[in-house]
Amino acid sequence: MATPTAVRQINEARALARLANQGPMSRADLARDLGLTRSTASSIVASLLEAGSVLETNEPDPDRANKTGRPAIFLRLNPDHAVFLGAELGARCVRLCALDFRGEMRELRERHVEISSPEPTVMVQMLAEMVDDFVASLTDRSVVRGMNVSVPGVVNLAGEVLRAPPLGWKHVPLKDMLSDRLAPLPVMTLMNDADAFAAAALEIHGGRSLRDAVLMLMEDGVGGCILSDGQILKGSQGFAGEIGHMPIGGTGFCNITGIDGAFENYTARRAILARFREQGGEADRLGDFLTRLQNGDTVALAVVQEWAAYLGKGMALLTTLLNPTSIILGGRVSLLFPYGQSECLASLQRRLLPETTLPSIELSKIGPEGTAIGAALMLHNETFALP
Amino acid sequence: MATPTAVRQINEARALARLANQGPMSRADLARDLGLTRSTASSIVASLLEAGSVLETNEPDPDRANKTGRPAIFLRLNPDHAVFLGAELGARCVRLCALDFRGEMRELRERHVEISSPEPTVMVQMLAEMVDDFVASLTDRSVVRGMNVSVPGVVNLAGEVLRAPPLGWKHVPLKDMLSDRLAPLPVMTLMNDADAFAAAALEIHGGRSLRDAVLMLMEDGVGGCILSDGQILKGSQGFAGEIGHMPIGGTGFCNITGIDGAFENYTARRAILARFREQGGEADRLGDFLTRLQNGDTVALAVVQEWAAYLGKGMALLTTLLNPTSIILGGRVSLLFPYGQSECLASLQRRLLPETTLPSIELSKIGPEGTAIGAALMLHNETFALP
DNA sequence: ATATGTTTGTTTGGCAACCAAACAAACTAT
DNA sequence: ATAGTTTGTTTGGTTGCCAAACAAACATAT
Repeated sequence: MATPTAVRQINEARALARLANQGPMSRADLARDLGLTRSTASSIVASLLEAGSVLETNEPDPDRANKTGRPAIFLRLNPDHAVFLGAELGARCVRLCALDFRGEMRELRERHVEISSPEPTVMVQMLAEMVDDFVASLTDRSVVRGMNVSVPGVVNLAGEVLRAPPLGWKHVPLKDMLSDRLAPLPVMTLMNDADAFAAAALEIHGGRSLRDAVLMLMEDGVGGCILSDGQILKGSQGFAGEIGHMPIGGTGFCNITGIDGAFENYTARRAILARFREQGGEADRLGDFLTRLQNGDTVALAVVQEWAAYLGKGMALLTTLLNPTSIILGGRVSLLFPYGQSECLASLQRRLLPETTLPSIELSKIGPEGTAIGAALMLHNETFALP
Repeated sequence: MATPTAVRQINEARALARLANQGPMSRADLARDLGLTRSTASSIVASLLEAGSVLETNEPDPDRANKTGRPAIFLRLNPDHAVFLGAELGARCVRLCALDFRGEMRELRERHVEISSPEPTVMVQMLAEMVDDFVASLTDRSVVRGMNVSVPGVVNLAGEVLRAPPLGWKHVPLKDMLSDRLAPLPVMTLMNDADAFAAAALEIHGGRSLRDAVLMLMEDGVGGCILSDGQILKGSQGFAGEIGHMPIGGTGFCNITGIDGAFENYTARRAILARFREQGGEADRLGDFLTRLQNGDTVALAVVQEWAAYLGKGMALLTTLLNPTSIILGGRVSLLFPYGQSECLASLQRRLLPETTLPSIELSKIGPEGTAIGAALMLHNETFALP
């Protein structure tokens, strides 16, 4: 609602956000940054100190050369004030990540999945045991704020996995299953793995200043996440951003999802390998293909050129519709990009109006653990957003 | 900032928005709706009455059957408190629309453009004269809040027309030109015609409850507007939503923008007519083509089927990326839709995952004047949005 | 006709949050 | 030592909201 106490809530949130983004600072700094008086800032800081979310430091001002006046008392976030969990349920392994109140990683655990197409109940049990173990290691388990969970597939807003081909799942009410098993620990959001990965990648590639971007997570399939004005595009049911399923014409090099000519049927791992074999090449895994590339295999190079051309076509579609500042490539298949960069850019550019400035195309600097980290980061970022 | 007076600002805005959306109501109604006490509501209403944005009505409660208690004093927006202008600069005519404070249309004026590829200065002068005329007819010209202007082309966030093929314009600093000529009347936003049309169409097709939708404005080219979570997608430079320029493969039936296989090269007016002539048909204008269709011309029917298939392909792309609840078709070419509906839906559906629920496809109920109305509506809606 | 009940709108007193200004504290520079 | 500067606190005043009491304007029952 709109009440005087709401003003205080907002100002406390703004103060916390400043401390999170800009590191330790004094009450007077906060007052200047937030446009409040020092007295008000003091009052707000008093509340935060009492709540335990902020601490006074004894460390002296690092650059207090030529500074007159009374020295400031620096304030910083209390790292132990909260823990945010993020998890990834993948076909090969289950990962659990824990961030502290500052967003620093505290823990990253991983368990391999032995069977293919594991039952949902088995995966829930695996993750739940990892969570139980971690929580048991905490001195105060009440600081755990909750957990976000990602799966490689299509998830609706109600927390149901509609389809997750790598896991062989269809119509699994995963959020409810996890909530029941892990109660009272709240399972906050069930999300697509690409969205989670994007949260981690974006944190590195510009953070909050990056407001319009597209991320592609290229593995067995191609996942996507569209960032528009700083927000992840969800769509009416939560299915937006399924870049891999875009129909871009033709029939594709393989058929992953059942949609003829879907983007991922040209650009995902299986598509590359299928095309390479079709041309007489031999490679069972992406690593094999990469080795051939590095050795200058002409067939492999030709296949990469094709791959890059289709990648550029998809990028042209995204650029036309969304006008992003950057397109960020993640996942193992993105390692092919340096070999096809010029072809990709040419393919992209000839499909755009000359007036359009090209988006910058960047390779994500984060590895496979990014998905679990991103899931946790989204929880962290939410608590520092304005109410 | 976040100050106690900000609370009052927000609550006044909320009260105005309620009165705008739900019509006349009492102070007590407002208090209940906004979650405030009657005393606070009274205080807010007193401010609004003094500002002149709200009036007390003498009209009795329309359905005061079986109602006990003291009768309410109904409040309503003062229609004369403000005027919002919207303009359309088109290749065939210039339109000016004026809305009152309630959003009701007060005036819609139109002047034909005789020359093709008119100079920007000529168009600015035409519009400025129309605005001057209208403002002169007002008893109090200080109520004019400003004007939004739309052009058929690509506009950046700084208010420059980068290209407007129907007008033959490139790199015109139109917003500054208009601001200079019309000062002190503020020219607020320069926008794409599809965005303006979308504002008017959305008002009819669900209003604020429609939060994820795509609008196609199909005329000589195909313009687009993407609504995501209630907001128009702008992109980093304001170029997002250029649906007509999406490269969907192939070479197209004609080449409007210079992009091979762009969506509008299959689906815009010129594409339809070019394809029809290529197949031996004769039609110079869309009206001719429609007549043939109504008479059961088999060539025309076949061409519409092709058109519909490509339309469906574009819709599949949009649905995959954006997951909208509706796709709204506007512009004269959308009149073809009934003849190709089943083909379009089939083309759409076979390119989507079976889990996806199809967006509802609707024909816009608004005519060519929608663009000017929408431009004004966007100004109106902004003033009723929360600060 | 009178009394009772209900709903509206206003008034009064109190609380929370902010600001402005004065003040005390803790330092640097001369 | 003294003056100057910056920090953090205290005090008094304003604004906006709420809770509760009250007055006004009706309908209905007796």
